[in-house]
Amino acid sequence: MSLRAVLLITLKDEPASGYDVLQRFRKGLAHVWNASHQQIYRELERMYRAGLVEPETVAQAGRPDRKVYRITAAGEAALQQWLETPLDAPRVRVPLYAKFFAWESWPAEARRREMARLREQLTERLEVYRAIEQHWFPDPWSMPAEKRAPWHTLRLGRKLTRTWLEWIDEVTEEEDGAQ
Amino acid sequence: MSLRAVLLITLKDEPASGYDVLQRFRKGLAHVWNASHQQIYRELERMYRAGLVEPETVAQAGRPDRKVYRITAAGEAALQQWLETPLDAPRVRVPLYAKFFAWESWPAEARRREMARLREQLTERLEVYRAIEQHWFPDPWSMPAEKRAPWHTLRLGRKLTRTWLEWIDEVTEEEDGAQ
DNA sequence: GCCACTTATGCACATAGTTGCATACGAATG
DNA sequence: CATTCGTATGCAACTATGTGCATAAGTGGC
Repeated sequence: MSLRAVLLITLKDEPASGYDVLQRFRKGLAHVWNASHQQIYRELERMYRAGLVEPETVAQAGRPDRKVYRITAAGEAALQQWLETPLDAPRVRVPLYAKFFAWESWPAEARRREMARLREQLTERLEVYRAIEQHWFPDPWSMPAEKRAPWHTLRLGRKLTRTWLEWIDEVTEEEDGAQ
Repeated sequence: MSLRAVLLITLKDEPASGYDVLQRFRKGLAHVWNASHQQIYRELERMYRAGLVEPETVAQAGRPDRKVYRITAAGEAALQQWLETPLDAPRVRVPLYAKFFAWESWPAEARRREMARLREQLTERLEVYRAIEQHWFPDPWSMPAEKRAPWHTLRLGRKLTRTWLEWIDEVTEEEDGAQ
């Protein structure tokens, strides 16, 4: 249901094709959701069959036609329903933790590679967040509360990523120091 | 593959039945992984068919028989392979963030309920972590590095949960203050 | 004596997500 | 002129996870 809800929210904001949604996931919603193009097209088709969205085919010169989806009244109702239902706390599933439980079988070299790579990926992620923030929320406190709201998600994303990075450095120092 | 790897790790440590694994997930691995009993039994059966584990049926008086699984050489090899392959950074998918993008349609009362509930669940989670820590790692620094390793995962779990709680309080104060 | 809980296993169906493949055209790169 | 990239859509097969139901016996509370 969550992908469906995310699609409803972005289509409510502005009608879009599957391809547009994919771009939004990459550019402004990277810290919220992501899905492959296959998954998006499939879900939009299902939502159409469920009456939640309406497609309009837009012909283009020299390009494939675009199918632009617009949210319906039924779609708005479903979204409202979803917003009002509290979410369950997400189940914890961190494969990396498992490796720490197999410490003795986990070669030190593999561990260092893994931690270094994770460090890089998280640093990159911070960069992406920073770019989104600069583009969409250059001055959040001058925005009205309802426009500012999405910015809070960036703040948490950043905080969590920094917490991970702190931990990586602590673990790396400790275990390297112990050798 | 991750559930499979987690099962291999716990079975390597000590042979166990599906039910035992379920108990381990609840008691000492709550911050690492969790899965329903259905999923665990199914996966163990598949791993048996793949030659990664070997079952031994243990009869019990007045109770259903237990199927105790033991890791095989092929299982150990598969685990080694998994440990040496770096994991991809997990894809970001936070349904709660989506609600912040639908701020205007998200009733203030529903929002307050949601945040309060999340706060409770996270506080409870900290409690679980504390219990695990007290039971398994009462004095981590007196343990040898390879015994201490799993404790790092608890540390990160705690740090991340605290980061969430901080953010909930910040957002709540700000938006309540703005009213 | 009934009800809920714990121990112990599992099947069947449904939803969610990944991976591989396919099509078609324009524009830029070499 | 061949290759790669971007725009734009999708099917098919597979893996992973969730939900509902089923069975069977002992244990403890009211």
